[in-house]
Amino acid sequence: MRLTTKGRFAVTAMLDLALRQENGPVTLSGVAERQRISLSYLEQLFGKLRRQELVASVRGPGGGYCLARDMSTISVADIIAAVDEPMDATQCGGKENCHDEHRCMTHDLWSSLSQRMFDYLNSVTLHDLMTQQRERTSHRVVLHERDARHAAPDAVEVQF
Amino acid sequence: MRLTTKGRFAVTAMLDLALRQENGPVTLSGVAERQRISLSYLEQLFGKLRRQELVASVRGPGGGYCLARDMSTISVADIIAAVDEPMDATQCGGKENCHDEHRCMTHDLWSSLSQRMFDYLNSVTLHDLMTQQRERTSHRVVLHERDARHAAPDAVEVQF
DNA sequence: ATAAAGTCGACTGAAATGATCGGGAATTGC
DNA sequence: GCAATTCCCGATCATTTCAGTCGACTTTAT
Repeated sequence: MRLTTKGRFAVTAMLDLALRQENGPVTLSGVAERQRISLSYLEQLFGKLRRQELVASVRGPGGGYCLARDMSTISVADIIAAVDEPMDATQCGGKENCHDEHRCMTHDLWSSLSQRMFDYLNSVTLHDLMTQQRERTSHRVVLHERDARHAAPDAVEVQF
Repeated sequence: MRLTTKGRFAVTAMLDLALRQENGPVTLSGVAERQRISLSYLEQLFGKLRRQELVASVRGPGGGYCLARDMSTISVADIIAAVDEPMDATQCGGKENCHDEHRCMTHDLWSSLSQRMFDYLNSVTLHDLMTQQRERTSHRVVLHERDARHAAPDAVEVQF
């Protein structure tokens, strides 16, 4: 499991989505502007996120992206795996770079290590990240209710 | 904290070192041969490991590398940080890519996330890896005593 | 002196990263 | 129907990193 800025961008963008989807679909251009990520790059990432069915898209004016599942069921590992595709980890599918008994050593070592890395990332959900972030900040939080899905009639400025 | 094959190579090589250093300094060409890693590449990695004082070098014939500290005080995080240098994690030292309050969100989010990744990797030592590996394998283990430092008079074949 | 080892720096090919561009297709509001 | 908005997709590109190579050098045991 690689941990690169690519995955970071994806998680950041997904968090932005999570925080704003109550007002309906969120446009990529909005995410791009707020998070300072190139729009075209976001399009690439969200193409993958959509194919992994982490987000759903709505075309046309007023369209954008929504989370495809409840945010408590979307883990950081899901997001990173979606954009960082291979997630190979062991690097030697039984072929070269490994030989004799040494093969097993390296192989088992890394698969167990990356398994635990994965387990951790898999245990952190988008919902956790939101909650965690809101607890940490002392900024004004206009939108504070946790389960009020349709509580915002107009555009609500969420500061976080 | 990045997790690449570079760091994997380094940890694999360090583990090889840990398993063989009782017979005196371990040559890089030996590590290269056993672990199938290019010698020149290993030289680069061990240059960094030496500058981070994780290993000590002995020049001349019969020379090689030894661990600079007890293997129970060398963590996987130490090794990866030594070769994967920046370990930046937040990617925005308060400069661009972050603005207004959004800056803090992304920043805190990733620093806390990568802090926990680091904590885990930092909790796994070379000694742990050796023990863990030996427990897992059912191969013959010639050198089995855990604290017998000078127990091997001759070249001892360690199978793992 | 010679050979065995580490040390250092420059260089390289290949891949991944991060981004740009251009042209689509779907959908809404008019 | 038409235009605007938005997602969709493919090609391309500059830069960085990865992984490895090469050559020259220093230290040291024999």
